[in-house]
Amino acid sequence: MKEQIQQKIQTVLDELGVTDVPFTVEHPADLSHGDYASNVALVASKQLGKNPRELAEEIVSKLDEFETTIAGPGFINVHAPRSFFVDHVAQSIAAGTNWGKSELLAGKKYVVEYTDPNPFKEFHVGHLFTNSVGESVSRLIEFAGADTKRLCYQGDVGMHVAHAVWGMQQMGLTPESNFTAGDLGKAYALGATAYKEDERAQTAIKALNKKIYERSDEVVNALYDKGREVSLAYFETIYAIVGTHFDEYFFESEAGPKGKELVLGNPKVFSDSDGAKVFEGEQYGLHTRVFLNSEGLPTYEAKELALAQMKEDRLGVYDHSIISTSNEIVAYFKVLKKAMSFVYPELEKKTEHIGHGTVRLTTGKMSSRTGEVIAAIDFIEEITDTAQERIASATPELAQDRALAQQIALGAIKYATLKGNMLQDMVFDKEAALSFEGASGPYLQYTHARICSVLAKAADAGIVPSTDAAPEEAYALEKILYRFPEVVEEAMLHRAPHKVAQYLTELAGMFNSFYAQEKIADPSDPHAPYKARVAQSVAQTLKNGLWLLGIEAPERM
RNA sequence: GCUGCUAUAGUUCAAUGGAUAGAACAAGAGUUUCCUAAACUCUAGAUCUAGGUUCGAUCCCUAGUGGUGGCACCA
Repeated sequence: MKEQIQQKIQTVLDELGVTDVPFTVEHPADLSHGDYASNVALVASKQLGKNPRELAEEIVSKLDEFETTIAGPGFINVHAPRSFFVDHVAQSIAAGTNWGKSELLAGKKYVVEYTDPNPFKEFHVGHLFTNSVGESVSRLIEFAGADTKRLCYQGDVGMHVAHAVWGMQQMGLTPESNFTAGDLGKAYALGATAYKEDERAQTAIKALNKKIYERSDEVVNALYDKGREVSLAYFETIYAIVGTHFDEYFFESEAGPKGKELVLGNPKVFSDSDGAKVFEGEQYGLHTRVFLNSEGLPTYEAKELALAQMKEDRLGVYDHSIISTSNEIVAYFKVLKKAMSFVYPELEKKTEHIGHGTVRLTTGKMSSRTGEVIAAIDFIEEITDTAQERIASATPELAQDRALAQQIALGAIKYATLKGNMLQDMVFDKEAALSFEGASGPYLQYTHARICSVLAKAADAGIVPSTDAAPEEAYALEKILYRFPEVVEEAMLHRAPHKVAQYLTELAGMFNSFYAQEKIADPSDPHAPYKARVAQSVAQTLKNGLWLLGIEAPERM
């Protein structure tokens, strides 16, 4: 319909003899203004020397196949015919789980790297945030038809690991002691603090870092290997809970040697400075970064440089690579991309870095160095407890369903992290996450469950959902329902999951108003089959949309 | 000091340069003999400052202010 309007307007403009008019056809903000609106009269009025409203009249007189009105300063509003909405309701049901899918990226291979927790450090709520964003972006891309590979890159060597291993030694941990991921977090905090405050510890930790990298000390190796194993197993339990499945894992320990090789193999790109190998970014308006330190060890920069090639070696040639991280790293990534453009330009062109905001607590920024972090697992458990209490009071027969409580808890957490533009920092307000009311994940889940329930009632009453016998006037709900595929496309193109979250919230709100006004499961109502059909369509839209956010859509709650 | 991002209601967030700046929470007032009240209805409440571009600016440009991140051997 949008294309038809655009074409017709273009034809009219051609007749009027005006060219290069950058007019738009889009949905007006207010539903009462119609379904599509164009600013063509406003944009073209100057060129034609006419009053915008008069010009709008002239254009409208030639758009006779559409129902139009002129409003405001000269907007042309187009009202879609009744059949348009009925058709879309039918389409959404026919498409089912494919409703909203597109072929925009069909045949393309995308690799998406995200989460990237560091072994030996705590997996905290910040990782939960970055995981939610990466997972949702992955799903948006997958929904657009791309062959999508999820990757996780983990820092299993480097100074942070040396901090932790040193701390493990101080705590008397051995490969045989039954330590947990929580102990490792403490060990890291211990080492990191000592490194800052104690010169002798600093020297020891630096030496340890080299030993770990070179694997030259068997006692250290055994302790390190055990710690790494405990840490990675712990991460897996979290991925299982949040619903992420990675296709490939990459480690800094493998990227290190390859990175060093790349740096040494490109002497024109990297220069010597105080015994280190650096990339001088100043000539490109950036800054200098160290790729190999003065001890010849590769830094994160060199490792990340190698990683691009490693991804292709292991997963085959890809069309596009997305790396989603916190925006603390954007300046550094610009330097890296510039260096990449000399080392392997073709890979650089298809690499995209997405920086999102950082999580802060209401008390300030988290720091794993001081141990002031909220472990993701503790946080999920706490919200799950609250969700379970809520279920017990609302739906007592489901009170023992811990899995359901966890789905709701994760819905609350993920919605809270994805509801806004991800460029902004996010204040993690536990109170808000604990509240399942208003615009929230559970609100969307509740609306879905409510529809499932009413549809079951309708079925019992012998109502067979159908798009026949639609009432003459479209429900307000229908005027928003058909836009789902557009929203999904928009969200994918802009890497903006929040557009889906915002849309679903609006849709759920409209459904709940509809539900309050209209009885759906009423066998005496001739429109009941159509209402049930619309409700089904809303449920499908919520389900598909929630999937894009990584949120489950339970049928009862 | 240089630089990136950012600034919308008391709070957390929306708004491809468009129409009366939308929600939610919190505040106040209502709704359950009726399909799940995790819901619905109503009231009150906001674009950091100063210029500029434009028919039209929360959005683009310039300067300032606040917040936050980066700026060599951490990641």
